[in-house]
Amino acid sequence: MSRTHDRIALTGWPFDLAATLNSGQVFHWHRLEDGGFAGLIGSTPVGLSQPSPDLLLCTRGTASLVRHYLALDHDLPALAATFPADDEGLRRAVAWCPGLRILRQPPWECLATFITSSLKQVPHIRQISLTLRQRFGAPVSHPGLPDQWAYPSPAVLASAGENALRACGLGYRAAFLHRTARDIAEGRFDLSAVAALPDDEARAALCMLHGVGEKIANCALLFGWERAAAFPIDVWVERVLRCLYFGNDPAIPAKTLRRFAAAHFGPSAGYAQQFLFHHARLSGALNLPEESAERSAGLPPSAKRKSSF
DNA sequence: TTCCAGGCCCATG
DNA sequence: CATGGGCATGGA
Repeated sequence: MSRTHDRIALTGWPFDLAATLNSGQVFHWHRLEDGGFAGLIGSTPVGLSQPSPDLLLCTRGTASLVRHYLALDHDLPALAATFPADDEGLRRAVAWCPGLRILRQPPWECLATFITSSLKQVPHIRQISLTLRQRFGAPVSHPGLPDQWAYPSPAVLASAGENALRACGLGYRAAFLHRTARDIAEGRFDLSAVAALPDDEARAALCMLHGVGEKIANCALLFGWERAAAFPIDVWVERVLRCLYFGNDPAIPAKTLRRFAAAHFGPSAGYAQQFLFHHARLSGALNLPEESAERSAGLPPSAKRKSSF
């Protein structure tokens, strides 16, 4: 029996599936032995691969669902044109991996995952997310691909109890996630109302949740609510900003960085942030000035690595 | 062993 | 308003 897979032809601005799924915005995609990926979009099982730069193959799932999730409709040339023209550091970060895309994730799983992300490294976030899904999420049959579990709803996490969450390796984040899940499940916080709010009000609303500060709210807004202007500043982005625009001066207060970012990067600042974050984290550009060439030979997403801001 | 990680809460000046 | 300590866990 010959099964036909949906195919998506990629034209114009590059798209890099692996870089996008491994850029610290989503944490549940499995890399398969053949180089493809398996995961869920919401509770729908999806298999994806990119056999060549200009072709995306949906080994499971439909092209329309995948197009939307991967945000293939984002007009990257137009978007990049809104970046500050004289910003050489940003230009290099974009050139290093232009195929990065900011996904459209389901809001709850995005928000919840980032609540569990604080002061954790990406591999830890992946592990915590997987354990939460396995223990509390609905299993999704996925013939021929690894087992998957949907992200557990607020109601399920609320009734699971804080201790059960803590047992997933959450540490002090267990109380944050549990309290937020309860606030939503018991109607004290209306998650569905956030979409209608302007950016500032949406951010303020999310920050009322326990365990959600400005950084995590911005991640949720950018990755889950399609707010392209949201600009999360984590330790990496803070280093990049300090390095590129403030002469690496450690005395510059965080507030100055935040205000600079809001004024400098424009309406798609979140995209700029993602290019800067990805480049900083994986290119080795922020590593020691000397001997950085040796160590950064590890994981160039596309093939070209030049790096160094 | 020490340090750090896609931070946040809360108590002080 | 801004700053500092504390917080759980695990990997480098």
